[in-house]
Amino acid sequence: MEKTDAVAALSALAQESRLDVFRLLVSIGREGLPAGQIAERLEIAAPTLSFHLTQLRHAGLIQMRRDGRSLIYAADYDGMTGLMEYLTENCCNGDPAACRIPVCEPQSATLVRRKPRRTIRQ
Amino acid sequence: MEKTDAVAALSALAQESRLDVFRLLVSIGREGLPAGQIAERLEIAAPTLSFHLTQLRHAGLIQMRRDGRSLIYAADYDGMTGLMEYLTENCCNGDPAACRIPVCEPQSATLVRRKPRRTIRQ
DNA sequence: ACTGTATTTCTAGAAAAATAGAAATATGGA
DNA sequence: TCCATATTTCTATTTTTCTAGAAATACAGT
Repeated sequence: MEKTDAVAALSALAQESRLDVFRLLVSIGREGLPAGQIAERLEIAAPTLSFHLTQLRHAGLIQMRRDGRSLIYAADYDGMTGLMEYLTENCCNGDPAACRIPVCEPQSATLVRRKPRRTIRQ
Repeated sequence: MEKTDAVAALSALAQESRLDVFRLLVSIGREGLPAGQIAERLEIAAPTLSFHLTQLRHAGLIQMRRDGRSLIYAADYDGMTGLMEYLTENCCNGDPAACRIPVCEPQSATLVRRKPRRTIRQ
């Protein structure tokens, strides 16, 4: 991930309505929700929501697909992951134990070390 | 973490200079760096850097301590973790396998499920 | 083709944030 | 105490972002 992409993603999330939208979609999963339902649930005016959805989409944090008259929005988990990785890159000079960051653990996921795989580096 | 705290943290990171500062400090580790060295390395005017450091500090992403005439800044890994957790809360209706997010992998750390003997499929 | 619904784009005014110069504050050393 | 260094606070200007009304577009059903 490039720096400008990370700034775009963070800017997109750094706004109350958009953070609400993103977290709603993250919790919903890949099936997503039509714009109208998002607007209704979060009580955001349609043009305002559309503006925010565009920001999130351009930032690579949500995806859009059409279903009839509705546009369905869903979280982009890959984009989310890319952002997390960018923020924690070279964490503690490469010692993950020093800054262990557990994420996405509703029950039992945890950050652990795995056998090093060969990385293409330059 | 409250929503306003998350927005504050994301706003703090959603700016090129501050993102540079934060990632520099994340890579440096807990010993941190004096403001002057950060300014020098990233080529940011002192008042501007001071403004940005204050933002990051109020957002709970970095910590400050004094050492003689210098003010030393270091990443706040707990604050960082809190933000990650907030963003991934209730991820995919509690199914981490659906949105596995690897973080903090300078070489080889990855997010995995700890006891995946019983996989909850749906 | 016409109608209604879903959503976006256009627009402009209001609010918030970034920048850097000048001045102020805090510390350590002579 | 006086000076130099490190950093911050004050200030004003410029730039960016948020918001929602009005108009436009896309689609499905009749």
